[in-house]
Amino acid sequence: MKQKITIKTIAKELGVSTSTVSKALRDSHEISSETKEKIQAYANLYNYKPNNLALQLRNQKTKVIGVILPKIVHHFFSTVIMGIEEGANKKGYNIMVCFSNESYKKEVETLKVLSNGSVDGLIVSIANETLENKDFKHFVDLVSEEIPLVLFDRVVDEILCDKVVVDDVGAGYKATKHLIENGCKKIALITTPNHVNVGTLRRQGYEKALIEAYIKTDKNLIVEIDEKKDIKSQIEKVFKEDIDAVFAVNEIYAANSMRIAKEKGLSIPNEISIIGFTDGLISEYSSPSITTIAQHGFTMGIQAVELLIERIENETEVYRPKKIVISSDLKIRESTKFSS
Amino acid sequence: MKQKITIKTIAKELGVSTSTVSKALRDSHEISSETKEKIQAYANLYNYKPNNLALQLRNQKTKVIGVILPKIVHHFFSTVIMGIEEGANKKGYNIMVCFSNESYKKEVETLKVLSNGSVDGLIVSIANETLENKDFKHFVDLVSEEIPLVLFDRVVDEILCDKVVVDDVGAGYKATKHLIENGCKKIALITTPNHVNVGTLRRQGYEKALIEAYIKTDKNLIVEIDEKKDIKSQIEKVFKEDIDAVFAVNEIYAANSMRIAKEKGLSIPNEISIIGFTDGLISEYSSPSITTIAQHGFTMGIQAVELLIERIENETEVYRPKKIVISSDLKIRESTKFSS
DNA sequence: AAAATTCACGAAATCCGTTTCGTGTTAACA
DNA sequence: TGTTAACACGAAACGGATTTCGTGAATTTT
Repeated sequence: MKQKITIKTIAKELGVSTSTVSKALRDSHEISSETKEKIQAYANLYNYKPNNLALQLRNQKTKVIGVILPKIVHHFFSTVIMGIEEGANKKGYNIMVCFSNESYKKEVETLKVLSNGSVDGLIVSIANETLENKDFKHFVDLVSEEIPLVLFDRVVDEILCDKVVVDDVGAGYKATKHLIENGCKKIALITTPNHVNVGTLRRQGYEKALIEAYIKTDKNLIVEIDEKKDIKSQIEKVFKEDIDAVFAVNEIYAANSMRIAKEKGLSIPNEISIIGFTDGLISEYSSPSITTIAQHGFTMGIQAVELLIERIENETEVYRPKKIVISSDLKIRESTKFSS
Repeated sequence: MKQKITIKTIAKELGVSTSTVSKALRDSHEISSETKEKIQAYANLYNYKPNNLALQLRNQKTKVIGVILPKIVHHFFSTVIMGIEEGANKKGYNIMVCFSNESYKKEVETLKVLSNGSVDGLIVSIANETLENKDFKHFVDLVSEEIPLVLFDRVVDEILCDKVVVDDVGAGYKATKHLIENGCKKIALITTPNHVNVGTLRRQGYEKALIEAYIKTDKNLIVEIDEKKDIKSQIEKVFKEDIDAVFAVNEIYAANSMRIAKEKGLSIPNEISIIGFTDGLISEYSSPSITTIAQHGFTMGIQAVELLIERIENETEVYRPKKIVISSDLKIRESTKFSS
């Protein structure tokens, strides 16, 4: 990189002190307009830009927000990033994005690197492996260092910090109820293993809706997907049962279910209804298009970053962790019946 | 944020100088093992971490790579980010991600902010609006400041820097040829307006394949989508022509085409073949699944970041811009006939 | 015992910009 | 004319860590 022009260079070149240059560039009243003009002209000519690192060091703030996501090739997380970036930008912050790739080790390392002063605060969605381990020491340490932290979507009670979540129980309930209201009685649930809390919560909503409708929950209709194995064959098993609907806790599971239903020659939504989670492009463009729970990732991102910046900029306040719950909407499309 | 412990604190607390502390922590031979142990123990106890900003300022490098993308809710860009992040991490770099949202103004601003010393180099894919304007001054300035820059996917000749692109002409050719080989003769092209170079290049490939097969190109079969208007209705027009195949330059256009074909009761791929670009989830999970050109976003990301880090770390070399062309593959699925 | 090393550590510069405080000069006022 | 105030600018500290160079004391060598 070319040697950047600094305040020192300007000072030496124009025969003034660095303080004069600094003040002139910040248009201080202490400096005569003559000198100001001279300095500003010179700075302009040589395209002087103050060194950000120096400013950050002096101001003790970076105006950067660290974001750690489990993955990104995923519509929901992409939209959350968009929200975070937009919210951050509006307040003059930039974002530094890292991925844990669902790995505990990478999460710990990334957290360590970013908390070394590179960022003013962090927004994180916890990696699956960490949720399995139940080892949250790295987060707890972060909190005790009083580094502003906001968790979103995948959160745990063990970490005392601000949180932004979707109303997963409510969403699971909404989805299941929609199926029941349209005549479905034998509803399969394609979910994640128990350690992924969001899956568990959605399942609670599912069970609540069933209980309200006096339908017994049937364990044979519930599949916990192990992502290390082939997803489709795991889902296929439940199609051997007598079912008239599928509630999948994410888009991929829903798309796979639909494919299986089609292969079996089942008509959608007449013979079988399918409902997904995460309103992404797959749901929108598949045919029939898939009824889903829209998670409002963009809104979550905005909320998370606003919460974080609030924390960063108002340190004085007494710390009381906030939890924002984003309600999710049912987006009815072609894969479920709809008797209005 | 809690006041972080610094080398100064340790020095004062233990009654030594800051230089001694620094050396002790870096295990210098200059310091007696007694003192070292004492200092290291203290540092450990109070969880001392060197301040990154101070290091960055001193070392004149941030170990951060700036990434500016037009958008992210897009499978191709998501995979590129993954690649960049992985490649960067392997070399001890972090990435700072920003989005231009296809806006010229935002691109200029973001570029300005990031080039203030926050990053060691930049990886960018140019915004559509900038491509329309043909105003690349902000990039040219960057290059003349000798800030390492790698452009990918959407690149222009006006900017002299390293580039990573897909072989768009070849890909367009491959896709079209595949259709022709399987008996299609009246192939519609759903593309972007001319200013988006990738669209233009893919079109060249399309035309080349047609010429080779002695098929006249028919302007009525080519649609340039204006993304500000409704996409579907623009595509619908070409279905009024007599066509037996559609080549769409991205996944969304392909998915829309398929939907229209289905609505018109056309059987895919018997009556009409559809081929897309960008091998994302939509193509994979739609039914029938869509034959596409796989762009290898991950590979592009890796290549781009390796090129950039090479530039950053070997400044001494004479600067000769490199251009890496990534070949793309045809991924044959159900939406096209395939007579092997 | 005198000279030469080695040892263990501290002072100060450096990276770059901001800011407080002080100072010499000039202008205004009594 | 003497005093005060305004003006325009510079010196130095600060933020945090690294590193070169220097120094006093202890140890070794001659």
